[in-house]
Amino acid sequence: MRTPFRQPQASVTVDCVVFGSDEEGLKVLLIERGVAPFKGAWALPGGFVRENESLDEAARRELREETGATSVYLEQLYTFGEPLRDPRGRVVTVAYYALVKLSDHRVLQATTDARAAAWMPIGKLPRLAFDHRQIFDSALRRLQAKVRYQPIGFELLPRTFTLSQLQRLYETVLERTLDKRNFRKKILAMALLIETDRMERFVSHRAARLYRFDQRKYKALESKGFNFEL
Amino acid sequence: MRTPFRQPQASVTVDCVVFGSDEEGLKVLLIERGVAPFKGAWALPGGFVRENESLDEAARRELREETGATSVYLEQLYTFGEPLRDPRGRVVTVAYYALVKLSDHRVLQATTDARAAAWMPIGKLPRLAFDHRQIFDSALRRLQAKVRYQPIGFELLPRTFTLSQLQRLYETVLERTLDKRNFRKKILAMALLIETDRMERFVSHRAARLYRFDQRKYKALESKGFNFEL
DNA sequence: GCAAAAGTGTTAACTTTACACCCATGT
DNA sequence: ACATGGGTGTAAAGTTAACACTTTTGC
Repeated sequence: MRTPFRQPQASVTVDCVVFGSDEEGLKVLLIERGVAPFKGAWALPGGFVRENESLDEAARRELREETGATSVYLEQLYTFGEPLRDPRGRVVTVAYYALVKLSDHRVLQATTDARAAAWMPIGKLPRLAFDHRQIFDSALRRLQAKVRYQPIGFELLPRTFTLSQLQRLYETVLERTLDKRNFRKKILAMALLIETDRMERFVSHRAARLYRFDQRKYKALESKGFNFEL
Repeated sequence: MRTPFRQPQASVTVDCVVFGSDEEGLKVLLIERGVAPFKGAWALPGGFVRENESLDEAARRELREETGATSVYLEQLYTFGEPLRDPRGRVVTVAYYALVKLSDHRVLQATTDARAAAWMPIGKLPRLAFDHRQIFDSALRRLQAKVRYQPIGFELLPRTFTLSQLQRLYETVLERTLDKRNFRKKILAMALLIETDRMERFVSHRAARLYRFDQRKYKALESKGFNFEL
């Protein structure tokens, strides 16, 4: 980066808390570090911001490199800058969190380049490098808060999904059970789900209707002041 | 700062959006720049993060230097890092927003050290240096969102205040009118205001009762899952 | 025919909104 | 005595929460 004037300097990194969801619950993508410091420890995917790159661009690039996923929900979370958070020197990290559709199998493929990568259930994470545990905790809190008033849950589901899948996702993220009838009533009342003519298949019980989230309609309503809530 | 390894370097600054409130409405503290770039333009108070200082410490130091205020509400907002946002080189800024009690006159005194400083009504800000307009806009949106579910409005009022003052503050921040009876009912129902035995004075109408916010009680309730809301 | 999850309405409790007049004080 | 803002209650509308049985499918 250009640093043509005398002021203290630091390195700037981005770290991404990448959430995915499958039948087993919420997971986060971790990378096993191949080099010191914290060699062999698990860490959040991330890396240094390059000279001519914005922070968002850096986060998106890291995400693409680590997961192969290109169109994911990505949002800046918080910036961590304790002087001693990295033993190599002063490193300020801008943390992001991302939501990816684990159902897009592309996501997992690219993660096995050289380093080990794994989707870990958020309930039993290993010890993490640097202050990454703290970063993860912030991200989870943010996700739990945001899911209640922004329709970001859909970013974790396949393009079409059943109402029960959607409800289970909310129950997982919010860590509480929801009433089936009330949940359906409320979510359908928003009229933001498009009922497809397709049904679940290969299930050994009554097949559920598949729905799609109506992004266009949401954008339109949102700009008119509509507020998605729970 | 220590930078003992080969990676791109940047300078890191903190910039603070300092809100205050008086009879005229919401104001923000601006500083007139004495040096290039943007010499003579108005800017948010801020400065470089020092070698052994965390981001929060840097923000608090800047705030103290610019306003003299020490115990203010301070929260990290967002980090801005477009490669060209500062013509001097790569400068990543971690933005904070702060709420100060303008009624504590100490606040204004210290602002007149060498540079011009002014509390400007948020409705008619001058053109700002760098990307500070964008930073201000983010801060205002955050304040408007947060004031609805966290009792931060009290940080802008004197220690004791009337219910009408509180209501006016909310009306100013949220940019809409509120019903007097409903507002009082709701805020008193939370039982977070302590009714003092003191009344307003020197007013040419019936004197209003003064209240204090019960910070202790709020902390206690909050940790039990209580949610302050509007 | 049984196990498993899908789908469907009603009622009571609670919350929110709308609304108007008398009271205390200073000039 | 008047102007100014302080202080107070109720009812209707809307929202949330609690709750149980029938349907469809695969095995």
